[in-house]
Amino acid sequence: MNLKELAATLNLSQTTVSRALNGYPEVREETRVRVLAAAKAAHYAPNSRARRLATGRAMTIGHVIPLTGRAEMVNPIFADFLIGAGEVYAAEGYDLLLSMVTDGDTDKAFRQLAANGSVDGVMVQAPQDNDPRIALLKELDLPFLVHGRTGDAKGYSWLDIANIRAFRRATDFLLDLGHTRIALINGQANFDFAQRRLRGFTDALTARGLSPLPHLMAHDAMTESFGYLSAAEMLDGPDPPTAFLASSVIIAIGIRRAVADRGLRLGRDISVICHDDELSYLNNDVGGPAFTATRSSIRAAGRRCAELLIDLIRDPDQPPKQELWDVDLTVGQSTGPCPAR
Amino acid sequence: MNLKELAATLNLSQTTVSRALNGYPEVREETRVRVLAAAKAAHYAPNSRARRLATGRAMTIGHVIPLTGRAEMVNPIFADFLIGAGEVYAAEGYDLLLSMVTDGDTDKAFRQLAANGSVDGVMVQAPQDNDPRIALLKELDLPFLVHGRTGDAKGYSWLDIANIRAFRRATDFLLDLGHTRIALINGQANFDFAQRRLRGFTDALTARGLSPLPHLMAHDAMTESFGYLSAAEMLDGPDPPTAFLASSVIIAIGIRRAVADRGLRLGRDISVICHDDELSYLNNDVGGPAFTATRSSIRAAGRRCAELLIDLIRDPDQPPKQELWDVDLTVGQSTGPCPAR
DNA sequence: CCACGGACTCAAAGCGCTTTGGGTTGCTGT
DNA sequence: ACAGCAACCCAAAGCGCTTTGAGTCCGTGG
Repeated sequence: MNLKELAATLNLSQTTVSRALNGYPEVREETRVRVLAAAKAAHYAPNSRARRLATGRAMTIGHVIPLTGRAEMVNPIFADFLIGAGEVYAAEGYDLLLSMVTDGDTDKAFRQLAANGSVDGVMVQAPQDNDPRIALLKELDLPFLVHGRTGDAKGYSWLDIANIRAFRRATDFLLDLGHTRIALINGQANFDFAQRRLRGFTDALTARGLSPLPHLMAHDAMTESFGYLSAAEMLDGPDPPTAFLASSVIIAIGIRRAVADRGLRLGRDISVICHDDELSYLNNDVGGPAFTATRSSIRAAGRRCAELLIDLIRDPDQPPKQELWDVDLTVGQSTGPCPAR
Repeated sequence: MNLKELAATLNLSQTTVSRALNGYPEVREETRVRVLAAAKAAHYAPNSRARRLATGRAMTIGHVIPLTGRAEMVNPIFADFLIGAGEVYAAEGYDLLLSMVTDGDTDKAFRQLAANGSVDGVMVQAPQDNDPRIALLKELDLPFLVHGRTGDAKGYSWLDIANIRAFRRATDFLLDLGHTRIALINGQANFDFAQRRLRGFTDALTARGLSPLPHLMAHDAMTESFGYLSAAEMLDGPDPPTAFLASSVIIAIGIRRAVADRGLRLGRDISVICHDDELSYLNNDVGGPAFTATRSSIRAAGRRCAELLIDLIRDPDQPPKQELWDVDLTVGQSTGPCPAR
């Protein structure tokens, strides 16, 4: 059933039927009701391919996921973000086009999306320092929104959390408990968020006349095994830490395993603070928060990013939108005073 | 730059240019080379909206994710599957349309997708018993592939793992170690995979003259906290288990936390076997597998499902394809003989 | 020398919508 | 009674591709 047939059964022109369906004013209310009823009865739905061609809008937003063999490993985070964004897209009538590309083809993928007009805008996640995607998307003149930020953070729209402040606070919290040998188990070093978190960590230490210990810092994709291995190595090495700062709950889970393996007790022998993205299947709140954590819902971020992007698509000529979210520190059971030696 | 303009600059007709670009035989090699060069120079890419309208194919595959407030919680699993499938889609030139729908609107979403022709086929994940989606998709005549299966498993295409066999083997393994009070912490009861796993568990017990203990069974969304809470309750209750069987690594992580909280040692005081989907950020193999586990890569399943679905789309009239994957049991450090009392 | 088939190429007809640029009606005010 | 104006409705022109059906040209066999 297409528009032509529907119009024929109604003895109306395609124009009128189209207008009735799309809520244009120049059609009598009575006619509109009749059209809507007929459309419903016939299970008519406008062909989206034709509609897109005619309107020139794709009504689709692209997410490009590079398959680096490492970065997609943070997929629980990527997934929660995606779900948040997807909720909003659905509500606003946008489709979500997910494109997996092997690393290095990211450029090509964006160029392709822009050239063949299959999306109206794209979401950029996890920017690295001076991420080339930003310059490229500006050049392609494709609306985009960055979750995170990089470089001078000017001239484009983004939403980010206050990573420096969050990690500074978390570090201060540990310092106040008397810890001085604090380990930082962070995300991959080239990601902007990891750099900011490192900075917050360092700032806090420096302010107390301490400096970060190189053997107590690690950077890598935020998997459980990375957390486990780094913690194990640090705990077994010389000058072991009494506290850990982790960039993700997943890392913290690995740390917890290493701690338990050694017969140590979390919150008593070893303290851990992590950043908690509030992943739905890793709820940190059951029976009181397990981990002391800086927290910020990645899903809520996804929702807000989607809103901002859609707004940008609807009115591309507005100045860049930028939003910085503050982060809570929730005290859980994984931290305690530095044990006396 | 569109086809018309490109044709004009080449002094050729649109037909010829289109044919040259799409590899049809009726164009001279010399001409084809000339066209390809010009297209490249002009950064020409055919408008996908127009192409889709003209060909009648969407070159898009749909994944519909119901937002039940619970089911999407298994999103780490969903995400790995998605990435696997997405790799194949990309390689085969298909787009991936991700549609989040609030629960109860799943029907509407599928009908919509079918009616407006925005996808050529859909992937169905995590079927429940007699899942209504299957009947609906048959009715809509939309090619689909089910990851998992349900009902009589006839008349449609699916790929599944041998859940019954896997869980029977895992249970036998624990029984052989002398465990008799074995707890099962499973996924939501209405999912087919959970039912099969329960059956494998029960079968193994029954074969040895035992029967499952109601207070040692739990069903729910497979989150860390669910694992933690159920294990905690069972361990603190009367007749505590000496071993756990968990439907997911994520659950097992929760169990491990409960075990550690009580000062017990995994593999010595308490044994745990879980099903491991080989999630990339929860690698179970670092330093020898942490958990004894039945394992099967969900990402590989995603890849294979995508292949099957694309094949089905290309030739919709073939008989249903069905594939059953066997599952390995890897022995790790989380199991040991039942401690004497 | 002519008919014929293969090798190329083209104009034009869709694909199913939206949107432009008019027409008709039927009232109103003068 | 007539211009003027809403209020409706329509035919037709795109949107940018693919594909059909129809040439044109050239070399070959009869």
